[in-house]
Amino acid sequence: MSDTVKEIAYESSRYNPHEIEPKWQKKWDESKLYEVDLNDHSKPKYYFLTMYPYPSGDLHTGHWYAEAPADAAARYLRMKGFNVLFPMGFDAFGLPAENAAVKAARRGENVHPATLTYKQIDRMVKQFSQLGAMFDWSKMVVTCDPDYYKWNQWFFLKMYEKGLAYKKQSPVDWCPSCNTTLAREQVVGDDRVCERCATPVIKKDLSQWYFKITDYAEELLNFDNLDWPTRVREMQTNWIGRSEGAEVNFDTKAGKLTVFTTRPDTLWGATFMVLAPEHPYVSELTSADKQAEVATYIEETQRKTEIDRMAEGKEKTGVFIGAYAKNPVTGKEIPIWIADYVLMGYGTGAIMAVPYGDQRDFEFARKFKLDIVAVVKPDDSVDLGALDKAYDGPGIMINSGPINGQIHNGEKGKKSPAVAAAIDYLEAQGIGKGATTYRLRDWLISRQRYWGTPFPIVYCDEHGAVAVPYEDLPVALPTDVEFMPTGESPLKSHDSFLNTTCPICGKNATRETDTMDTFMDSSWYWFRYLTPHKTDAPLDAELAKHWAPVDTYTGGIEHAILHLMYARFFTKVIRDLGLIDHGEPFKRLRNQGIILGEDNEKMSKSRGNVVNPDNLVSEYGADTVRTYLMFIGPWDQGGPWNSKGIEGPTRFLGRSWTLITDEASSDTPADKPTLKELKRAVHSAIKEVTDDFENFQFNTAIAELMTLVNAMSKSKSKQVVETLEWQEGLEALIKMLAPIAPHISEELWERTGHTGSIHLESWPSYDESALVKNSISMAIQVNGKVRGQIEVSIDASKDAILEAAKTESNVARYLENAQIIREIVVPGKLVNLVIKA
RNA sequence: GCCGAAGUGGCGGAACUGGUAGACGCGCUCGACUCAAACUCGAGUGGAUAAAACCGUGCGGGUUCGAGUCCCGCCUUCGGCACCA
Repeated sequence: MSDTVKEIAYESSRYNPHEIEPKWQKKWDESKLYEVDLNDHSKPKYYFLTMYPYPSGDLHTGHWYAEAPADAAARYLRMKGFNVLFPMGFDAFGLPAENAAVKAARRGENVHPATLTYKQIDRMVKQFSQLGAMFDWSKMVVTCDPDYYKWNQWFFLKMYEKGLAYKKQSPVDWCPSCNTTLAREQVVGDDRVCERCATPVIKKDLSQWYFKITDYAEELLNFDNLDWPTRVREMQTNWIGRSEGAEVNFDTKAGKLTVFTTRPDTLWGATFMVLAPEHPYVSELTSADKQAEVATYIEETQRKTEIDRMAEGKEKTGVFIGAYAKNPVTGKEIPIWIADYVLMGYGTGAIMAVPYGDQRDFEFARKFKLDIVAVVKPDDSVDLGALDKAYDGPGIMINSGPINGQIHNGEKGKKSPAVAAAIDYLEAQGIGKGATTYRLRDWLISRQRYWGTPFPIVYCDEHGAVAVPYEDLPVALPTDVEFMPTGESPLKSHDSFLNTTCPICGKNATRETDTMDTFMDSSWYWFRYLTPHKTDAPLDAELAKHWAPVDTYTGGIEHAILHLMYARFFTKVIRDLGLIDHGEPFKRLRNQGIILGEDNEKMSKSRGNVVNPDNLVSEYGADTVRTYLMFIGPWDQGGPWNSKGIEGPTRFLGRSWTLITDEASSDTPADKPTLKELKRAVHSAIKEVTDDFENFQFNTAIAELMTLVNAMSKSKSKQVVETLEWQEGLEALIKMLAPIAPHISEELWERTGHTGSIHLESWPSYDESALVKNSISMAIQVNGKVRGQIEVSIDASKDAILEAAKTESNVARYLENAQIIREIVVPGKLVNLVIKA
């Protein structure tokens, strides 16, 4: 704060956002106000990242809801003294642009996805400028640019060399509408639909490229030192699905058959085995007389989709394959069955069935009349002979040879003494070992589409899949392609792309025509913002060391598993390639909710409930729209748009404007108590607003600023505005408004006689001593109910407070003919008198 | 079924480590300005009541001088996972 009162040239003009917003956007642009010098180490760095959008060509209210508060938070940090990097770019590969091209092809027109995408990017950059955000566009990243996707290919080759990228044939999820395979993560919901178009997926047996994310399963479960919402951590943890247990080997005539179990302690109760119908041992083990029956069952299973299986409920089906395995601890021969409730993709695709302890095995045993042996005794009151369902609770091991008498305490893995004892026994006997499995599958990255990163792989008759040499990168996506009305990738019919030579032998070879999942692009893009045009490496090690990891990352919850898990995986891979020395990309994560239409439904053209931000800006101005979006409620909750609700922030900015630009009319003297109260209000607001910004509570920050404006309006007079206290209040108010409403605050800053941008000012700090009130109001309770209020000085003694409390007229009524048995004084808050009548 | 989050006025939502429930805003009511309306400004606004007593944070208990907040048992909504061995 300056120590002289500035002359304000009052002029009675109304707040007109349409005049001031374009004016300041232009000035900021010209002065490169938001361009960040990445090599400026004079201030601590802060990397504030918000998820880059797909260039749909139209900035909608959801983008505003995501970006405006993120911008405010980044601006706040800049005023707090950080060198803040707040970049923006475009997730430019993907289906919408390609589908538009295919659609055009059906009409006989030629619309190239690249042309369309870049046009839409131009339009969105312009729309973004309306928002008044401090994006540093000099660092923009566009993922469909060969400069960018070249490095996707580079990373792919590095991973291929390390065995982290591999190709395998297996049943995969296929979206018939998007005409491509999907990663497991992109198949969602009970009805297994495509994440982007909600079409039910089908299974196809295809040879596809994968990233070995499962190698990092254990590390991905570790969220130590990450300030992430529990919800997201929970979702990823569920998805990875860690199970601790043991692998046990059973002897069969086809050789050793390994099963995974979380309950090795119940091995003595394993009375049969079940294999997945696809298990490789099935053909070998099936006896001659069972061949036909087994073949039929396998065929039925294959024909059934997952939805069919679900629709049939959980009624167990299966067939005995005419073979036996030896239970390694009891020595008994137990029958081997196949059933579709055992999945080939999990564990070893084979289970030991313990009908006593597992509900599925129990149902199977009941249906097919198989033995049930009790192995855990819960307590004396349970009749083991009269089971109607499996028992998986705690108890004492029985009928279990060497582990008889061990306690199963109901905990998972080795936390249960019985499980630990069983694993020890298996390992000592050499028949099994402790093991952990994960539900997580490897990331399928092949897509049968055009508009994505080509794989740097060629197929040679002699050498198989061969990596394209690094010096030949990028493998450019050809632009002279014809889109098939069928939706099939044009790469398949593009001769000069398809036909090439083998890098090893020089003979004719063909290129891989699939392209990479676009989640590849977003798995490392934040590094590229640091050096978007670097030609010799994907990232700059020096800059990455200084700027990464990202300090705060914001975006929608819909990426909780997909993008955020892939990005974590990729960061660990890049670390293991030796390019960086950290393994987590985003230190702090905050998710915004979804902004809904006024009818509380998702905004969609078909519902007709879309709120268009361009219209809002032309009606209210960007600052008001920003303020309202932040004021609407907690950011992570989202909620419905309310066209009446925006009136609140509209009036608030209008009142702030008049408070500062209108000459005072009242004549109240600027006496000491008034000024002290004014100062208290200002400093209290600074404290609260600061805390709220730290905690991403934009709604309450704005409420505090409204309170401050109301308080200042009340105390405003010709005399008061002449004081330093008033000026300090005005400056603090404008500064605190700056991150939220950057245009009006810049204008008010100028009009109050300041030079230079408010956005280069530092955040106000508060004085603890200014927060102290002279006197405080205390509630007087009698038996916990408020019966009166007293006003006492801040330093009043406990006795004085009690004296005042008891003589308060309404309180005194209650005290008549009553005995006070307890007196509780909470300083600054209340007095509670406990009486007995 | 397992795991997680949340239930507060007519509405969006506040409430720090248990301490005056409903900040701030919308809406509504009354008033001023205006020929009138809009804007703006001022006053009021949880319910019930003439007023006090009283009733109020999903429901039922409990702990405490005092519970939206802590404990036990439920209900509802939302999200994730699920024939995962």
